[in-house]
Amino acid sequence: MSQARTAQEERDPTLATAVHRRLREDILAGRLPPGRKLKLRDLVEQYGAGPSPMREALSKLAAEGLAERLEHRGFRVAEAAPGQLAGLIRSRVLAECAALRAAIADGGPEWEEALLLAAHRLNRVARSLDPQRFVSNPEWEDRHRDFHQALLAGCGAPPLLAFCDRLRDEAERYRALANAMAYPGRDVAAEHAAIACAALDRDAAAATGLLAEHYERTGAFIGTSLGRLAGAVAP
Amino acid sequence: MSQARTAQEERDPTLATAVHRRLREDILAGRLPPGRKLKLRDLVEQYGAGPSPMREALSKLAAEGLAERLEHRGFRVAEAAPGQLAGLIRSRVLAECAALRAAIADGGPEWEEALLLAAHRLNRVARSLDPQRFVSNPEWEDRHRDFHQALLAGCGAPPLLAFCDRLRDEAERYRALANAMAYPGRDVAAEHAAIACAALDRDAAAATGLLAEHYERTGAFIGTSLGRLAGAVAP
DNA sequence: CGTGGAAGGAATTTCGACAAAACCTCCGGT
DNA sequence: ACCGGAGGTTTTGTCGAAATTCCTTCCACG
Repeated sequence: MSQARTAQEERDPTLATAVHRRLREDILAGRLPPGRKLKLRDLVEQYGAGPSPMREALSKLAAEGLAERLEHRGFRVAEAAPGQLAGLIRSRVLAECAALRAAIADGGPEWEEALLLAAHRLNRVARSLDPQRFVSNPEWEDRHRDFHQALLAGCGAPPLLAFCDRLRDEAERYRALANAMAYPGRDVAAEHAAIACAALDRDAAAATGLLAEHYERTGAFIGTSLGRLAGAVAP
Repeated sequence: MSQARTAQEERDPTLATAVHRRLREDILAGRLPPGRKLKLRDLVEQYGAGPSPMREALSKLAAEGLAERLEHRGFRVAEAAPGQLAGLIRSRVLAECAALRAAIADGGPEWEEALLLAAHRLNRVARSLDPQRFVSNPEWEDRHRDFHQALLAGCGAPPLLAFCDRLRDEAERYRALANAMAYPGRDVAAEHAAIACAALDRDAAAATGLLAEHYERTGAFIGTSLGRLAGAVAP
């Protein structure tokens, strides 16, 4: 038993990173509702780590925008108002469309091939684990993320890509909060195929237009769901 | 003397934020060269704060991209290679042009008026404190920052604006590292006026084109300066 | 009856010491 | 001479308690 470490522990070299990951997942999944006070004492008890790693994890989350710090008043989970969602979606559309346009203009053959591959892999995986009702398929989520990353990867602007990832995480949180995973009346697969097709055709106008629609449609849907739920998740 | 706090201390409610600000300024000004090891013991001694606030400041800097953390190996100042500068400039051009385009399309009268005002105020301040040789004028720097912020403020995407601010800070660091503040053979004031004019004319193509040139020219200049200095700032 | 202020309680922030990990050096073996 | 490993040193990461700050409540006063 010389290697008693699990794979999870192997990826989290320090307690602070481990607790950061767990907190992050809990916020992204909506288990910690927006605005919830994050009391250090309770967290220490619940996550089984000292105040130092916990504080560091919270600080990191605050920098990522998933939590907010109130000086001398501790931390709380970031708010999730419909108005903020609008700004988020708008930022996402603007940033990703800019990156996509750049990728279309300057992306090399390796970008093309990676995108083709990612689109193919996404198509090979079922969206839902259950054909009858919607059950989130982790592998589809991964392929979906990979597809959108591959779409922008050719833009040659790593900081912008990192920013897009962060926005994706935040959008993910809203999606979980609205916990309405089954987008009604949409053929998501067809939308992805159309985006990839336009990008590979080097049609920037069409590609960015489709991408913007892709996000705005989801955003509008989540926004209304969230509006109905507003206040229902109070602590 | 019931209010013994200075204005500086008033804005830094906790030791961690104060130390964060100081470290940030030292990195941005280039006083801490890229790649420099940030040993906790030394920092505690130099900045006069305990390990906890210092660690928290470093964690925040790492999240901002100004420092990088090596698990179990502490922190170091973020690297500054010419290749990374290229990605940074590219990200900046893409993000700001997207925001500018959105502001031009949707910016209301408040945006127009604020931009007009910012452009005017920038013109009223001298670029250099000394007419003969270049001496950085703090007020011009402030007005310059305000101008660029006002330019994008109408885009309605707060996260994108925050991202642009972060990129500006990083670019500032490169500028300080190349410590070549006097851009030779350029009429910066005219460039700003042209950008503002195009934006107010709602000419998105012209405005974004000018903005991109504005940054790329500076970036290219700093890149060559940095290339010459590469390795000269080793610890 | 409403308002201002002070004391009490709770939470955050900070400190200093402990434990664990990584780096460097040195030694022995091949 | 070179590679591999063990020991010591430095540095990081973690813990629990003390100090400071903020919020709440209660009482006195206008």
